Amino acid sequence: MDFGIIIADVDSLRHSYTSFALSQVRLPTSIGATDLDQLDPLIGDKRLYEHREAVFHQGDPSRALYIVRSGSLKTSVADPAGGEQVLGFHLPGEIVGIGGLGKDFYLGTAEALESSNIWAIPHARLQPILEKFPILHQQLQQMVSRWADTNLEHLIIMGKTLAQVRLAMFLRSFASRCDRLSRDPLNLTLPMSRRDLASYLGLTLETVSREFSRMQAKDILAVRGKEVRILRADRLVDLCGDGQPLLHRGTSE
Amino acid sequence: MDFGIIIADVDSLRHSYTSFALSQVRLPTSIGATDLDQLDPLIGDKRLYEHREAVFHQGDPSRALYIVRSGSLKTSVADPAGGEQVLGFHLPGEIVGIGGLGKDFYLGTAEALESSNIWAIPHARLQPILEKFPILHQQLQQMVSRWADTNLEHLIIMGKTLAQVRLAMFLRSFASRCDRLSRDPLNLTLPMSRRDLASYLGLTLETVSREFSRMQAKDILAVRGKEVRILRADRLVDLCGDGQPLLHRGTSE
DNA sequence: CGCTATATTGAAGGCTATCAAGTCAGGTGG
DNA sequence: CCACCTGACTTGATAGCCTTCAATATAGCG
Repeated sequence: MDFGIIIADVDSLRHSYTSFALSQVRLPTSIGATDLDQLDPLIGDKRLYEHREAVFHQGDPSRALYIVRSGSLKTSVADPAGGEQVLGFHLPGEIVGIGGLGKDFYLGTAEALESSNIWAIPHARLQPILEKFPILHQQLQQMVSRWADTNLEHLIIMGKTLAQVRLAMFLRSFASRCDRLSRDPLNLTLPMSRRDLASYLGLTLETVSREFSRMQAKDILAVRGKEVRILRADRLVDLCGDGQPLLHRGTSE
Repeated sequence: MDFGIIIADVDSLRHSYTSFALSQVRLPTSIGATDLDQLDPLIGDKRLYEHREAVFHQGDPSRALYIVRSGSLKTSVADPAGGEQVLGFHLPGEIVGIGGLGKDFYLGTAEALESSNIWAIPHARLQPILEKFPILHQQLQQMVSRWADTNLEHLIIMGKTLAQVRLAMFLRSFASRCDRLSRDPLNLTLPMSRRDLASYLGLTLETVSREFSRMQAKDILAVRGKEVRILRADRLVDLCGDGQPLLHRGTSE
């Protein structure tokens, strides 16, 4: 363990949020493509993780952050009784392991949902590079900030009592993240199992499956396994019950 | 907005966690009494907030952290539809406003649950002081880290399907925090309303009330309004369903 | 081609939300 | 000081939703 988060003057940090609160809960803890080039000297290992292979385990010494380059990950925590709580799903460009930043050990496990290229940023390498390139402070700043946003959104979803609302909010969020990746936000390929999604939403897998079917019966979705097409984005958004749109284009930045 | 979080080498940061994960999810984003003395030059305003008075509002420019010196706060986020999600309750020694650190605006609202003395740490003042006293980096480090722990625990509570389990986990957590404050962990005075607690737990206030009554009927608790006595800590812990004890004394540090 | 894991669908029961009534405590004004 | 009022809490009844258990279907894979 070789570093810690400190506070420093970065006046240039007035970053991009022009709106506030929920409207800026844009999920992915992600960095842009151009930023990735700058990060190149930071990269440690680059390697392919297979389906179900762990990038790090709960309790491992926390030595690096990880960037998803392709594929997807899930993060989760386990309790001694054998229960598992899924904390999030992570798409290309997003960063995992931030929760281990201020700690000696990872609080949870990160595991590949499919064949995924993952780059490691060892903590030891991060620190000297940040001193050379202060602009990266802002990147890290935003990483932490967006990670907090992600967790906040998860909490808000879990606070909803109806299963339908929770699933709708998840799909809206996932579509928004796909849009950021320049994927079609209306033709989703969910990388996670129903079980993982159910855990994330605080429901049982049967309920998740049923809610998919109900939304399909209402012609809001077309569901075939992990392929989900959003037919009526307007009604999906209505189900969420807050005033948030599916896509955030032009709302800030 | 005058500062941001950056990463720097603080090798001495190997701090105290010897166990991992859930066993170290010790809630309060808090600092010790001795640390408070060191923070003295950081303090901006010190003043008394009355019941229901907001320390900061969702959307306000984020200019300071706040330390609870006496009394208690709740933090929450509101959505445009009028819904409110309570994010946490904050006891003396704990710090709120961390979520605004990397942002220009507060993501949520912090409001006093009773007459509370609150100290402000303006961001502008934090930065130069941190440069002078590197030891404080560690404090801030731990603040962010514990704030993350708190959110994680909240998520785990929300992931439970039975109302009884959620309430039991909350009470266990609250008792543990009281113990840290050298309060009797078995004689709790809950500062929040049933409505706020229900929102925090993702339930309705009626359900919370009923679960209190059920636990009282089972002689696990003695409940009289906001005064809650834990009669059978063993059975309360059993209800939680994970292997975590009520108190964490001696598990680390 | 079967095996296994995953997903869907069904039926039943339990749990929670909702609506409603009643209780209680605190605060205000008479 | 008391009556009233208001908000918070408790308790009850009902309906609806979700979980659970179970069976079936489907897909991936050797």
